[in-house]
Amino acid sequence: MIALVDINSAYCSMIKCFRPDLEGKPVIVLSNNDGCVVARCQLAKDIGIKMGQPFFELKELIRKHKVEYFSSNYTLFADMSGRVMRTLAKFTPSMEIYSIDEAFLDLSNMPFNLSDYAQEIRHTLRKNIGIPVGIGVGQTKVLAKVANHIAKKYPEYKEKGVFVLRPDMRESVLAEFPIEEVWGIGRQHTKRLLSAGVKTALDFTKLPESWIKTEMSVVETRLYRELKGQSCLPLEEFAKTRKNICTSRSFPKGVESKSILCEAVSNFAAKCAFKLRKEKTCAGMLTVFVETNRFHTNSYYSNSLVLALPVASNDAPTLIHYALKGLNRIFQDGYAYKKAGVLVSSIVPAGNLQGNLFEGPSEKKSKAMQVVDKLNAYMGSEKVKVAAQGFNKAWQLKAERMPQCYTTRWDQLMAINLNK
DNA sequence: TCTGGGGTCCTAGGACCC
DNA sequence: TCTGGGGTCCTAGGACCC
Repeated sequence: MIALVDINSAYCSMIKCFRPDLEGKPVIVLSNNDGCVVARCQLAKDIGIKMGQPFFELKELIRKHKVEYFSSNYTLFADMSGRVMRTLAKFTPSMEIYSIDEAFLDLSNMPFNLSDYAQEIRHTLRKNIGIPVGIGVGQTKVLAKVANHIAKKYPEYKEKGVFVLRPDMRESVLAEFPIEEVWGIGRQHTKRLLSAGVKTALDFTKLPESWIKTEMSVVETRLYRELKGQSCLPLEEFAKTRKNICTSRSFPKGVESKSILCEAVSNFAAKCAFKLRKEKTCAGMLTVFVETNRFHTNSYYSNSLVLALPVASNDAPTLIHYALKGLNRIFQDGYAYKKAGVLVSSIVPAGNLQGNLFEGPSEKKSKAMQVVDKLNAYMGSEKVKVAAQGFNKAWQLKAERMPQCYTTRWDQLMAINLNK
């Protein structure tokens, strides 16, 4: 059996740990630029705030219900996630960290009652970290997802926060489970399946496999088998090296100046280089892209360019050089750019780089970056950077209500006022 | 006025190879 | 009239996930 543990309203809960005064109030967390809603606590869901809803549409609702809203502090979120994952690791011989707020735990051959064991996991996380989770247990990952959904949504299990989907219950549970709630069935598939008369997860499992194979793809075929209790998605204990790394941002206001856009793109390329070094990999290709406001369809411009590097690299100056070269070719005067980004791909281990006839990997460059990383680790990130990255950051993100770094900075610890 | 930022995998079609 | 049978690699677009 496999458990799926996931944090309730993750980003909201992570902030609430350090803000007990928020108890009983609707809380939401916003995306970069305070653009739209990415997390809602239960009270916020109850008053009708939707996932992904633009913030500006909510101003009235926020005033009316005194909704507390926050910008995203990824330093805090990553640290809190780490605490949860390290605690979970103590409960299982092997687990897969699926996302910042979810993990699959292998609970096969556990000598305990699984429901009690899941409760123990829940209580430990609540007590030691202050984080609430829901836990679903099933024979496969997809069934664990189904169980988790039930544990969080259905009132009779919500109190417990745990649902164990035993094999003998599978058909009766799936008969009540709407097809659109199944993990891997999105909007488009839902449309197709509904028109084929498939309303529940059980209906789906009753289709002939050949239909799924020809009408859909192997992805949905795996899903189909998983729902029937046949495991097709193995637990991926070790993170694979990523195939793409992307750094992109929307700008709070359109950027018309080429020099500012160059600074922004240089920063994105430097960030990609940093991420590559952190994973001990190099990229052989680089894509740079820009676009104007997608919601202004009358004068929309978007373009991208892919460049092949002569030798794969994770060196900031090198990636910046190619990113700017690309930007030069796609930049057009007279537009207000709303978003830009750099994506690196063809990722290979940094250890054994393939040179070409004229050029090998540069040891000099990689040593220089090692020194830069060391200095920045000690002095604070970006103390040493490439001049092209600039200083004025006219493109910087909007973040009006940033939660403190409660767990990673001495000067931002939680303060308790004893005089009250 | 205002609308995020990452990822994955699959398929189809074109260009090319022998 | 008839016109082989394999492959690979790349790209764009679509679907999905958090």
